[in-house]
Amino acid sequence: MLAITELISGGICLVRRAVEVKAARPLAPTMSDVARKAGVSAMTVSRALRGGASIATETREKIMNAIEELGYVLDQSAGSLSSKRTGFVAALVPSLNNSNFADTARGLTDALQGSGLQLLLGYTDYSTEKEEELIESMLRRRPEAIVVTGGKHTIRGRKLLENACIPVIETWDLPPKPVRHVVGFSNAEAAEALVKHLYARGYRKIGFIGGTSNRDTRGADRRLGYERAMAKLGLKETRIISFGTPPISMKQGGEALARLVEQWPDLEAAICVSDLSAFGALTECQRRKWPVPRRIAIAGFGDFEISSCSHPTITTVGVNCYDIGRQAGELLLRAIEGERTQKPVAAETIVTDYEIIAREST
Amino acid sequence: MLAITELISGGICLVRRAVEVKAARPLAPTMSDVARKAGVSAMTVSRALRGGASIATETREKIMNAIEELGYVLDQSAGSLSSKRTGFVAALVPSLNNSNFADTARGLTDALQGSGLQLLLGYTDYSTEKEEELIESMLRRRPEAIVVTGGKHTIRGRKLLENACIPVIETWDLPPKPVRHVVGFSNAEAAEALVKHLYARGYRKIGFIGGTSNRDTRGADRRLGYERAMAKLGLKETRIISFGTPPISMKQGGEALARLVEQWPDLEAAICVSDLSAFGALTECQRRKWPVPRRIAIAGFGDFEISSCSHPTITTVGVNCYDIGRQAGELLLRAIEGERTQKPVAAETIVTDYEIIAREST
DNA sequence: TCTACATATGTTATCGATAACATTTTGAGT
DNA sequence: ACTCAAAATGTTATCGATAACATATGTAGA
Repeated sequence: MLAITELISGGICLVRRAVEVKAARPLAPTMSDVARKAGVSAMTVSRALRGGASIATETREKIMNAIEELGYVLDQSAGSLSSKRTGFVAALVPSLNNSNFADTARGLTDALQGSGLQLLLGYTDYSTEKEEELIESMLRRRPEAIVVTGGKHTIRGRKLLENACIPVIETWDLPPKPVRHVVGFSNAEAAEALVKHLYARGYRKIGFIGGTSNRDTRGADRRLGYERAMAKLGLKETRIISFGTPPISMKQGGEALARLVEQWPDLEAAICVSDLSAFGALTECQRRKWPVPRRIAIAGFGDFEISSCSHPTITTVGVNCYDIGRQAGELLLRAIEGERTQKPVAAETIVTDYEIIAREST
Repeated sequence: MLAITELISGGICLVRRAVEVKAARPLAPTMSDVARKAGVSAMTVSRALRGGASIATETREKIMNAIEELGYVLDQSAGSLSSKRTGFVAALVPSLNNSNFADTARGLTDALQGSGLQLLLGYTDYSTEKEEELIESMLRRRPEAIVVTGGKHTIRGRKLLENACIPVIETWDLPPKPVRHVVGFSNAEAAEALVKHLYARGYRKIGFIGGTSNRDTRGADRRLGYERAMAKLGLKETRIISFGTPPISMKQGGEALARLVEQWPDLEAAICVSDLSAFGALTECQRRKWPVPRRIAIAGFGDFEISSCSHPTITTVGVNCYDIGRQAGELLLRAIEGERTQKPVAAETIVTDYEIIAREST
């Protein structure tokens, strides 16, 4: 039967039907199937599905019914091949399970609302090697723009970003030599501000708790800011404990505090690379029955919910995470529009706000 | 120049080059460009890139050099159109910023390692409507399998899942009427076990804190389990506070506790729908200088890091989040293989473990 | 030396949609 | 009734890769 059908008609559609009978599961219906059922051409179906073209109400209804009956779902990869619009942008963040980056992702998603663009998230696990892999596999799917976190990439990763003929936005940092667009702030400067805050409150013997490597570039920048501020304020002795692979956890924050006070028993205040480790440090104090901030003051970074909810509440640096995403999203839309109209927008750097949020722990 | 080129050769490639000169940015190179540069056919390039075929070492090198020089990146959407393998699976979770689901995503990613499949994450924000949208936009990109959280979907969402000719896995729950495969556990049963634990420790006046709606089905199941256990234990009076849109935050947990003790001042223990709200409840007690568990015992759900780090530590239900993802991933690989070999695997339900983790707060 | 089979490569058709262009129908204005 | 633009639909070529088949070369065994 199959062979005969092929010989007589040579028709693709008939062969398709014949195969369908044999297959264990039916093949997913295509646009032509819908078109045939509705008695129109495939092009009309395409137009009906995407809107923007004029279609007779009656025709549209026939098409929608056919789609409903067949359970048809558009195949976008086929569509984007011919239209050269994949309808998505890629965003790489270090970790999903981090409310800061989750907020940035939310900002991005919101900015993309209604633009017909979807967000495709990848997480790099704070590794530039993994980032490189992700950049490549994202580019293979031809995103219309790509957002990355930070300005540190592998050499090949950077080259891939530069060669990709799409807008590139680096976020959460102010890279000295950005690939193109930037939406971020200086983590070092923010950490400096935090040190100054502690100084203003009278603390002098200030320590810093962070991870062991520079994998988390923002964490490394914050330490740098701490060191710079200490030097500027004439506080010669820095007290730094590096412990755990970034991003360090609550528990590691506690352990790090233990080491910090062991090494420098005169410690008056501890700045932690993030609120999570700050909370760990706080509970370590509580276990020792050390009053915070009377015995030791503690500050974090990122304004996670825990810092405003813990007892005592924790002083921290509030970052406009959502806004970083939002602004990146809006910039990206402008840039994509620029590409499409052959009028590329100039490289832009948007600096976002941060603020010291003084709470009970200092 | 452009016109002449077109007239003389009619060659697509030459025209392409001509366009390239005019365009503001060069078009991304294609496989044919690579092939031409390497002096081979496009098919050979394709084979060299995917491995598995025999290619002369010399040829492969020429090709790799050409790729390097042109900065070529494979266009997967074109490839998957002809190969009918998109190389990704979709996973929908309620929220990314939740270590439980992040762990599940990690388990999935790990299981997919080396299979050539990528994970595409979407978050539904605990809304079945948003889930429906996501299911559709995922299916448009033709994933090879889809993993969803929970067994509650919109009618259309469910239909989309059923019609999609790909393996479907529901996780984190044991739906009474699953679409197909399931990897999860009974949230109600786990909550029951937690009530029994409190009962065994002598608590009788036990309350429950959760969100106001059933959006978070797992949260609703937990409340159900609480009610069932109370009834089974002969504890007539249930004490339930519903507050805030799920998932409820730390702060809302604190507020809910305040309401709970206001309404039932004799309260002895509070079970919270998640560890985050449990922590909020704990700090509310601390603000009131109520000793936990002496004045009130507190228990959570999910074994988030905060519960083992807070002071006191919080009793909770440990869920094998990572394992849910891992098992779902492995099941999904088997199922995909089954589809490909025309031997569909039978619908499977894998029940994962949970355990009561008794800590200082009870 | 010749067959037979593996290795290495090329050719053509195709995946499922959309762009670009062509055609037909409709309807308003004169 | 007639013109002309807008509305509605169809036709064909194409996007960039890969499957399937075809072909050429090399090489081991009879």
